[in-house]
Amino acid sequence: MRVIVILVPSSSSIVTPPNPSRHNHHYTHLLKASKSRIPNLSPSNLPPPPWSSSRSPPLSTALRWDPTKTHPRSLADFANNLARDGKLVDFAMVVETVADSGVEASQFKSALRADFVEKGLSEFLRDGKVQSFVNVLNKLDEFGFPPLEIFTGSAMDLLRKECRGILKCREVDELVELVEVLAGFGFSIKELMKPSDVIKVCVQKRKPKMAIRYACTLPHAHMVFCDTIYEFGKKGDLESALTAFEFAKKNSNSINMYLYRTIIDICGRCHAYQKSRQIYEDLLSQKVTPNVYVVNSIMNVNAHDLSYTFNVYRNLQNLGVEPDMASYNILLKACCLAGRVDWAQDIYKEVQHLESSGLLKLDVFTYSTIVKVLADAKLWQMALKVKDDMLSAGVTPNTVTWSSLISACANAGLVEKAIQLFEEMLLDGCEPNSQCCNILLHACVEASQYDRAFRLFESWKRNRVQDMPEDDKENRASNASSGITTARSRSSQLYGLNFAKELSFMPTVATYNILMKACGSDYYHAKALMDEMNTMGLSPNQITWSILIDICGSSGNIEGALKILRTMREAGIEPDVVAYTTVIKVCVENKYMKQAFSLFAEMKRYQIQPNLVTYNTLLRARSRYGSSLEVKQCLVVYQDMRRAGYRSNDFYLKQLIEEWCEGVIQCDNQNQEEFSSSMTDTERPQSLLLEKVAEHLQKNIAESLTIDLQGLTKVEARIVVLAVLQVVKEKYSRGHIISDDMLITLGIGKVDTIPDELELGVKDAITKLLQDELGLEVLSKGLEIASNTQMYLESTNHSTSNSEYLGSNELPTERRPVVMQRLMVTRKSLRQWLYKRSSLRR
DNA sequence: TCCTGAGGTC
Repeated sequence: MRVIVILVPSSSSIVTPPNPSRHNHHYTHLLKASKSRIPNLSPSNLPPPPWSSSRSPPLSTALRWDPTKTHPRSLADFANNLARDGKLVDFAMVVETVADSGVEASQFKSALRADFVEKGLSEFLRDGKVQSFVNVLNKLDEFGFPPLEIFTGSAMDLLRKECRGILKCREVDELVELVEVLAGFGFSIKELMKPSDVIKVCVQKRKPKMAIRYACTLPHAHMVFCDTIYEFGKKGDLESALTAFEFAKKNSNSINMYLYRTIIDICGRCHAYQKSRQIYEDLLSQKVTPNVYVVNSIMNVNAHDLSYTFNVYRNLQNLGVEPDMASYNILLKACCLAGRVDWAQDIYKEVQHLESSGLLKLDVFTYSTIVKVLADAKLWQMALKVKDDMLSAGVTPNTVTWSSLISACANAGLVEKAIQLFEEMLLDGCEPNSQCCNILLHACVEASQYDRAFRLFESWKRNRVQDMPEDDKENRASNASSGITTARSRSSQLYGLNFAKELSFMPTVATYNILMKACGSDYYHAKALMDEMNTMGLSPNQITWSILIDICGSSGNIEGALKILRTMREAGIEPDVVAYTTVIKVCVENKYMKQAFSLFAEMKRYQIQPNLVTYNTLLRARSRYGSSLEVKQCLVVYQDMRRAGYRSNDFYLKQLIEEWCEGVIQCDNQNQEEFSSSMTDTERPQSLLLEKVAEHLQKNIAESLTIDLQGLTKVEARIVVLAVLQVVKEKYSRGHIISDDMLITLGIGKVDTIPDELELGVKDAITKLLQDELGLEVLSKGLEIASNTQMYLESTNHSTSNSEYLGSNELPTERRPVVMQRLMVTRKSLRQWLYKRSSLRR
């Protein structure tokens, strides 16, 4: 079949439309250029053959010819000339025409000049016509002329430059699309660009999908998937890391364990523990058996949760996964974090047993971790015993092991022993790192041996090898070998070191922080150290500033402490919860409660979450409160604390409220011994009492005088009643009038059952308090209510248990009336009491 | 993996 084609560049499908923005185009849709858009022409309009000229003819006018009547070599010459002259669009059209004509193309193909085509393609790249470049590649590829055969060194260089240019402009989408096209032609993407550079830009621009698409073009895509997820995670961008993970999962045809390991590790890095568990459980629900690395990762990420970690471990058998040494080391780490010495010791014994059976080989991690567990538990002797174990097992302690051994002694307050171990480490040829030196310094500071800490620090600074001139170093070495060490030994003795080796000691921020702690209350010394830090090129961190605040505040300088907090923020270090807590502590210690509460409000404004220490610091401010306002303020903090999910420490607050409430009867009665002795009632949730007090302080008591004492002990009930009376008293002194009787609910019981002992105790104690101690008129009132009402009341609290209950056969027998036990204090006697109290005061 | 800062009735 004859095909006659009109070649009109301006209407062709492969012509690049002008575009002002170079890097703003999509190429992929051009991979399959439509041929149907090239119109056929009737044979009567055949043009003269255009290849008679040595120069390529202009194509501005329509050219028409019948390729079947032309020699393939002549066609090739024509095409070659077009390519050589940079008319590559036209060249491509000739190629396309030949392809479409049905003529024998092999001769034409063999006569094409790859060097000319390459030249033309290079020009496209030089001019930034990337889309045209891609279009031509498409055409050549369709024709069976793979672009890879055309490209030689120089064109590849240009292509590389072009890719780098796009990358430099951060046009990741465009680059990835081009790369995908090139990959389709078989180009080696790794040779065009450094994959890590592309991934970096994807991470910067938060384009996880582009990163994965790029990774798909590389031969080791799976590895690059993981690198990508890791890079996102390192930047703290968990969302993108997860997107990349999901996308990578879809683009993998098999389950890639390394991918799961990576995302689980990244979840750990980003503190998304629940997410890591979800991913792991998803894997299990697909009936996939994870490998030991995935299992170790999930355990490691969740090592702070001992029970979860152990559950995963216990499940290993069901899964048929064999734990390795790392699995056991992670279990030890979990015990270490949870402070479970007993469990750690059991595991240690078990792995030792496994080792003796030849199933495992304990490594330096195992020993270091168990040493740390023992060190934290102040079991220094056992820690030293582990050192012997490891030496006899032929495992050499590393810096971390030595550090843990030293901190074992340091934690037990044994500075001498710690220093002795430090020397032993040097003799053993183990180079201490900064952290290790810091542990030793910290040991001195903890034992209040401040001078010793400073002397050690100075000696290490002097011994720094890299600070010495070369010949000085040589002198030292030759002195050491010839035994001329007198001067040095003397100075070493002075610093408590019998062996002073040149240390590659480099102080860190932590070093200076420890030394600042050693300044006690000497603010100027601490400040000088902070300045020295700066000259050493170290930046003070949040800890540094907090220490400075503490030192300044310790001399009662509240203004100074507050000022440092501001300076800290100005210096670009955002104060954290500890910095705020430190300033709050300073205020509380100096009884500046208003300032303390104001700082508390300020930190909340900055969205810094107070923690248990902050709350306890504030609530510890149990100075005598004169009014319900201050107690209220305290209770607000208390309730805030409970809302934040902290188990409240009610001791101080309970005492505070007690003192405040007892103020009601202070002048009337001194007989309170019985109550204070029974205060330590830890059986019941103490918070209930405080909730009741808070509730009564916060609602408008003048409206309805009702007190609910259900579930409280008699001491707690006493406090609640007194708290309400205290509020009533304060309101009365401000002019409020009592218009109602006071109703006190004691409990709900069935009509013909005897109230329990506790309830009777409360009733007696409260009646005694109101009648005998305060002289109020008290009436006992039983209010009968239907049993289904009681069930309704119960169901509001225990919906699930109630439904179970409803389903049982016992239901009909329970339909008995119940009684609400109440006490009533008459309005008249309350008024008399208030009047008597106020006249007493006058 | 190891170091440094704030709180403390039992």
